[in-house]
Amino acid sequence: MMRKMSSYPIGFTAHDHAQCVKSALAAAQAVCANRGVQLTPVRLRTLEILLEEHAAMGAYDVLARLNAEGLGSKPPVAYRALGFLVDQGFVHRIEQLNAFIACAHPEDAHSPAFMICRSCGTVAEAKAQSGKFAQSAAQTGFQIEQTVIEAEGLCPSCQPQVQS
Amino acid sequence: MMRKMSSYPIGFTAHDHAQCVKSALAAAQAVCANRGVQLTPVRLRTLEILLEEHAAMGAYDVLARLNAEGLGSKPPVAYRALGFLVDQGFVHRIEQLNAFIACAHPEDAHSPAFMICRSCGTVAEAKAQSGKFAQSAAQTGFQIEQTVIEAEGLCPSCQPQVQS
DNA sequence: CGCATCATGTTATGTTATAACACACAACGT
DNA sequence: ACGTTGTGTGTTATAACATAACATGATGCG
Ligand SMILES: [Zn+2]
Ligand SMILES: [Zn+2]
Ligand SMILES: [Zn+2]
Ligand SMILES: [Zn+2]
Repeated sequence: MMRKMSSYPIGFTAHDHAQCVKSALAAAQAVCANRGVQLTPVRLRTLEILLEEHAAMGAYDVLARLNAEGLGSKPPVAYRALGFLVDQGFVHRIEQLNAFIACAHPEDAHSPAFMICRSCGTVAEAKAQSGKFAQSAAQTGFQIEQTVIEAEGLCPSCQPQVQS
Repeated sequence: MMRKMSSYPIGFTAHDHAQCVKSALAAAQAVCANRGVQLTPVRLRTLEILLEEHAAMGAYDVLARLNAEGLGSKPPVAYRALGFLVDQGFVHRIEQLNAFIACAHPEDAHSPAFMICRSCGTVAEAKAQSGKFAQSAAQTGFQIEQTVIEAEGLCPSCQPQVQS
């Protein structure tokens, strides 16, 4: 995971970062309380790291941060925390990058879709709308449980500028 | 990749397998000639293996087969051949499985969409139709170059039967 | 021939992910 | 208090996936 994993935009637009981290954490706390699952220190801190970074991070990148803070140094620690957060829907896994990113729309359940800039590494999350694919799957009798939708390309700021 | 990677259906329906392998190989030969690229023995055999298997295979599974036939024993051999075939569009990579599968629609260029049965491991390929996601991406100014669409779920034969 | 291009062979290593077992601790019924 | 169960953590070890880098051979061309 030697990418420049340190961007900021949610989507491709700026925003109040401190606020967005804080509210996402609060939301997660509430949801966990509701569901009767534990948002333990490692899990909480893992989520916080992903929210602060606001970019796709490899499991071992997360682990390095946890380790620096004395919260665990072995792969299973990171993978367990990430697995929990993914199960709860606070974090999504990005298959193309073997990486994880905090959910940008934690307010409601959804299946995510991502746009991944191959130049700057920025990842934007959209909610996936059910489309033709779901219909054709239903037609063939396939029962969809989970979908992965990831587009790779160039974000607005990384596209070659046209001459005026 | 310790799945039971030895299925048959293209999509979820039976078909004349020998014929489908033969025609796909012929098509690939023709395309390569057209493009002035070489379908070398390793590449050809790799494609043939994937076509025969007609299922998602890990790179090391393919490598094992190549090795058994004296066509190469080291990972780069398999990854290069697979890389070539993916570049040419004869094979697709399935991100969720870290696996490869021969294209089921080699006649024309397309971006694929997959349905992956979590019970039997069968993978069906559909052509991805451009949908709402592409539109919303265009709206935000993101320039899509490649898309990954993979659905996980239960294929028709693996769904629990309803009582009559 | 000298040189560039493409493909292959090989070594070594890097990166991602999980199995399996040991331990701590809280909740619960007896 | 005691054993039991469930859940989370700590740790070892290893599995599974992937590529960098360099050497060798074959082909085509000026
Ligand atoms: Zn989300
Ligand atoms: Zn960009
Ligand atoms: Zn295809
Ligand atoms: Zn099935």
